[in-house]
Amino acid sequence: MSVRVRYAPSPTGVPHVGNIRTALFNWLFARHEGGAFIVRLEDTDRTRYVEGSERAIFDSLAWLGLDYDEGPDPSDPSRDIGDHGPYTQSRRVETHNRYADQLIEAGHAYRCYCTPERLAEVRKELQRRKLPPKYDRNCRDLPVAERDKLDSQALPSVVRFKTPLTGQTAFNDLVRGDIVFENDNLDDFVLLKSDGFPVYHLANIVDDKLMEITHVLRGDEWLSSTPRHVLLYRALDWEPPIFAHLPMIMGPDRAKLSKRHGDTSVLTFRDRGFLPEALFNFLGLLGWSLDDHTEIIDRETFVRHFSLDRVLASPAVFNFDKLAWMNGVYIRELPEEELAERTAPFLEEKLGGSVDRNMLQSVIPLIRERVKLLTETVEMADFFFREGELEYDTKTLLVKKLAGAPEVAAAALQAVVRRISSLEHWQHEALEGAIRPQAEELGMKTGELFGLIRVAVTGKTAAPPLFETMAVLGRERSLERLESALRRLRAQSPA
RNA sequence: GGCGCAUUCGUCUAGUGGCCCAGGACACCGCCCUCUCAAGGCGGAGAUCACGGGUUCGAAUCCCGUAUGCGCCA
Repeated sequence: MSVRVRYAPSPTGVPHVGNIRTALFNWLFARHEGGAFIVRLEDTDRTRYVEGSERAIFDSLAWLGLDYDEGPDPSDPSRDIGDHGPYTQSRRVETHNRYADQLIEAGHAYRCYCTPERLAEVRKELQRRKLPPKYDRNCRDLPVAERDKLDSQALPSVVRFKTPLTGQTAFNDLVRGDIVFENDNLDDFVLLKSDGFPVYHLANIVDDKLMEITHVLRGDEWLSSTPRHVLLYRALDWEPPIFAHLPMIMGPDRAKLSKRHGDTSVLTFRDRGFLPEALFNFLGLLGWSLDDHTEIIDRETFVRHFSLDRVLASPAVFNFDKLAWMNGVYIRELPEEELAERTAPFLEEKLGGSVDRNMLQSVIPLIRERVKLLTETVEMADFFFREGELEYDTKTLLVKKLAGAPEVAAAALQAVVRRISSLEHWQHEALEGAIRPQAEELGMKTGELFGLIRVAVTGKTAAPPLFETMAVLGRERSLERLESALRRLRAQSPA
């Protein structure tokens, strides 16, 4: 039988990286096995619904290139792709109800008429006695007459599962091995809420079964719920799928990654200038490894080698520094045209208006090994795209020994301007050939002179290589900026 | 409170009884390269494999217990 796995997010917000890692592993497993990757929206908890979440889920998956074979159609989520739909759980409520009824008829579930007040009291009492807060099974064995009476009154009720009082529930987890739970520790959990909506446990297993899911790969936080699911499968006479609980991703404080650790949503990583291939690579190595030394792995290699038996059981802390490093690696590996294409939107957003593509193309080779994030190109290269006077503190022109000697700096700059303005070819070799000897003639260190020119031309003390920069910037704008620096220096010089 | 899972450098990890007094990567430090900043190269520091008992000729690797962390149950 061919593998069918699913990613089943709830539309309760924008997916964060921990959550999408689960999608990634499901996708990798499906692609490696030549199986199907299915997306199902688990939206039956109306109280936690966040408007726009579906869009964010589709966008996150698409950005990372996690294409799915079946699921809601992203261009119109009211439609489905695939023949096991609907893939939106709220549209399957009737089905869930049908199975709840079936469980009642088979004696595996019962209606519970306990009021929220009564439940709260029971819980309080148990907690007071330091006992686990479990439902006391008050409605489990109601006398027939009483039950009939309650049934006929159309009172608010929930449907509960009749959990076996004794015995054990065991299952095998591909990541953790055999796991055993005492049934005694489970309570009669709710299957259907009073509003008729199913609870996660019911909806999840019914949908997994009907969608013919073969492997359930999900976060470790679901491990404790798994015995309930196994019990449900058995009650319905179904074979449970194969389970694999993936290690969780934590923040630096070793708590499950969440909003508390800053904005960790996938789309924020995109907006902060991370490359999807870098995030993909990084996430793929959180809880899985190829071997003892390979760090940079492209998606084809991941697909070819991914396997569940190399998935770790212990949780992993999300290491931002390493992700940033990896992003830099991917930026450097990208073809220049591609990098320019991906960088442009960031520059355009910050600078307002469109950037000259030819200029950008020439700038890319100068900055590509200096940035780790696409957003850094703005800080690093904005001066290439700005017209008119640059903004910088005049004091920064006076590097090293020039400090306090604007007249010396002015004289040096003047000499440089004179020398290069007559240059026939405005190219970096020619510029260097003209300026480098100038330092010696002026009795300056090259670093001092170059630093002075750098600030004049770029407005920054740290920038791409000087002569290449000037070459790309062009004769006119370079000289313009040198003149501007000269004016500044003269204004500061003693009369 | 109960139950479950986890525990190798700060972090991600390799390791499935001898190749390991533990290998790689990020971060950190030093040197080289160098017009700044990077990138790159070389080198360094960093893990008594949570702890305590076993099993074994031999354990990071198997077993038991303890501790700690995390998760679930409301």
